[in-house]
Amino acid sequence: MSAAKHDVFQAIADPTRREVLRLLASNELAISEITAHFPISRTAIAKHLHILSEANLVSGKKAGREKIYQLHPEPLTEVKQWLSYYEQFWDNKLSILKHVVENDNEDRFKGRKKDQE
Amino acid sequence: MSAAKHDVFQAIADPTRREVLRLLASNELAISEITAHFPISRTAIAKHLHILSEANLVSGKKAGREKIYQLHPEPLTEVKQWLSYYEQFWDNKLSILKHVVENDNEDRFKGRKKDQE
DNA sequence: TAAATATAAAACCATTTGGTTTCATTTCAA
DNA sequence: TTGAAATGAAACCAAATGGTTTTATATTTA
Repeated sequence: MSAAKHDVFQAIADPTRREVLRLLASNELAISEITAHFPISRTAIAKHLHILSEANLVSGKKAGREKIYQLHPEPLTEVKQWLSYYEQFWDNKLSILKHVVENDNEDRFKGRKKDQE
Repeated sequence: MSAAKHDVFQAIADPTRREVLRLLASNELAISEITAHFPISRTAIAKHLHILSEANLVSGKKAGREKIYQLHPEPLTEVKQWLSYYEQFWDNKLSILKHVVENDNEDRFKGRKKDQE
């Protein structure tokens, strides 16, 4: 499974691809149906779908002459996890505590110390 | 201010840039100090910092002959918000409830004509 | 069966990306 | 004060990106 050529961070970097994901969140759709929502060619959309598919964010099944694409949001958890590290910085209320408890309070208080051994 | 040329999704798409952010999460660092952690040139790192800076994820202040870069994680909230839409799909336990409460229960039930459960 | 629909695949293209090397400038330190 | 350190800036490069157009193939449908 899991084609690794395109990772999820790269897949969601493009705004068109993010819109495609949003469309598929409501409904599975054929390539042409997706294309109808954008000002670019069907071929371009097909390429975006291919990239999303390599990141395992969508999959396509053939149905007659159509190819129906479906959302698979699971790989987004990787982004969520990555992001969770930074939550300590913006939710100062409880996340600092959480961070301190989970890790060590050390790196919250050391300034810039020149060398990072 | 806020240069909009590079958005945050694009900024975090590159793994080197994600590592740079992680380094800066512990400490502010000069360009050379950052470079020491990577196999690529100082110039390449400087370009990555420029892109991160355009996304307002870092800022640099001159200190003598050094330029010290600092993390500004706030723009990551945009990613978090984008992602929150998809939480309804993976955490079915409480996120559906959360989604319903925060937004309206409307969009839970509107679109999905065909599939999905 | 013939025309229309839906997609696939390939060739092509301009721009962006992620690097490099080289040279200039500023600042620190011996 | 002279050299090393840190950065900036520019020129260059190969590969990837995000598009296009063209051609071919399979599937409906009139």
